[in-house]
Amino acid sequence: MITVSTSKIAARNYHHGDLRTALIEAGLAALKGADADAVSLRELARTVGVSATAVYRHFPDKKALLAALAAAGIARLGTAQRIASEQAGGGGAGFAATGQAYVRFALDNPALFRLAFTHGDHAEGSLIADDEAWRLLRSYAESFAGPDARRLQLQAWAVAHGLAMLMLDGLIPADDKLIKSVIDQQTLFAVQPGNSSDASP
Amino acid sequence: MITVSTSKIAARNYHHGDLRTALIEAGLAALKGADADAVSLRELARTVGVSATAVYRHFPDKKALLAALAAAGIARLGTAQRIASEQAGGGGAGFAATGQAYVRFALDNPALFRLAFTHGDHAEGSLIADDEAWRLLRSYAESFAGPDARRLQLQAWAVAHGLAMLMLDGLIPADDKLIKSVIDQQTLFAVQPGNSSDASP
DNA sequence: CCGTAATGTTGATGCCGTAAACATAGGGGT
DNA sequence: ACCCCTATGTTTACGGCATCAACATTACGG
Repeated sequence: MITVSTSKIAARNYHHGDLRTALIEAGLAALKGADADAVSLRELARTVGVSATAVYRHFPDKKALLAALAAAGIARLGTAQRIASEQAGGGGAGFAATGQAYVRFALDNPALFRLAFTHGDHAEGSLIADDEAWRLLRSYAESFAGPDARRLQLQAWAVAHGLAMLMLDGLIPADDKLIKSVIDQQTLFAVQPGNSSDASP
Repeated sequence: MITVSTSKIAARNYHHGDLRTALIEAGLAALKGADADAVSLRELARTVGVSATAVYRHFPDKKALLAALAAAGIARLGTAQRIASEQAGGGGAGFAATGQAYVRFALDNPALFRLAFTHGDHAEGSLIADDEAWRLLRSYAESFAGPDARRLQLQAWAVAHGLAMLMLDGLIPADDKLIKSVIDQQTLFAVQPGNSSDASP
């Protein structure tokens, strides 16, 4: 039963050791079973074994804690996408695979996914723009449709994000076959605005 | 300044006249300036001029009130889409127009749009499936890509929904040109799975 | 014309986020 | 080696919230 993970062990008395990390971990755990707004600071403090207001030594307010959780979510999503891309071997298959991984991540981590995106603060960049997944998306888009890269990029993101949201909200059945069917390089990204001669040779 | 809209006028004393409707209207008004979870029953009751617990004579709990607001939102969205479709004259242009109207509605009514979809209860059908917009989407999809209608339908919905969400969350600039570029029949729905010979004749 | 059901009110409970004042302890400067 | 400073936690308190229970008022159907 090792509780503290930093240098000094125990310190079970007054000071916790690494409350900040513990709170984030507790938060991520809580998000597995409840929506973000159903997670309360007091509850988190309780599970960590600390008084309610101790949280404020590490986060100015609840929003800040949630932002930290959101950042962790974005990072995890990026990792999942990179792995999917590598397993698919890059190229068109890799492109589709990252999209599918995006949706699967959302279905596997509903509350975290929602929080990561709904949390609003990010003004086109803070969390996402320098993110792993974003770089992946952009490079794929550029390698396929040179001049129309930005459009393709946005379309791809929108399809994946929309499908994820609609499945999370129960408006489209969360079926893996459906994910593959909707996010499919063959049928989705035909890219025929006039420059590229044909679709798939 | 007509306040009561049912049969009996006034009745300003004990009974309100049509509290249910008044609460929904107040709710919709509140959603213009705040997110759904920032709207409190007590606040609504206050603006309507009634005690906090009076709400419970018309809605079993807060969730139920929010569900009513969500339903109103879905209805408004459907109307906006039908109008857009008619103005565009149907066909491929109409299809794209409904998608664009979807995104614009989201941007014009952020909290309402979010509430309408995030509110979860709808199990593939309750709110949406028999909705105006849904029928429109399906008929368009069928008229374009016969056998692949369902896929096209889901893709179209996902692109529009995803774009709306990403713009609402500030991850993509809420630019009308971008909407038109991303939701565009020419570039998006190439529909080339083998059966339909060419795109637009 | 009256009683019953629909509608609204008051009061209370237990959550929540957060502010203020106080307690403890760990580590750096002398 | 000591001592004070600061980082970290605690207790207490406030106002707001959703919701329950008991009570008040009114509309309307027999």
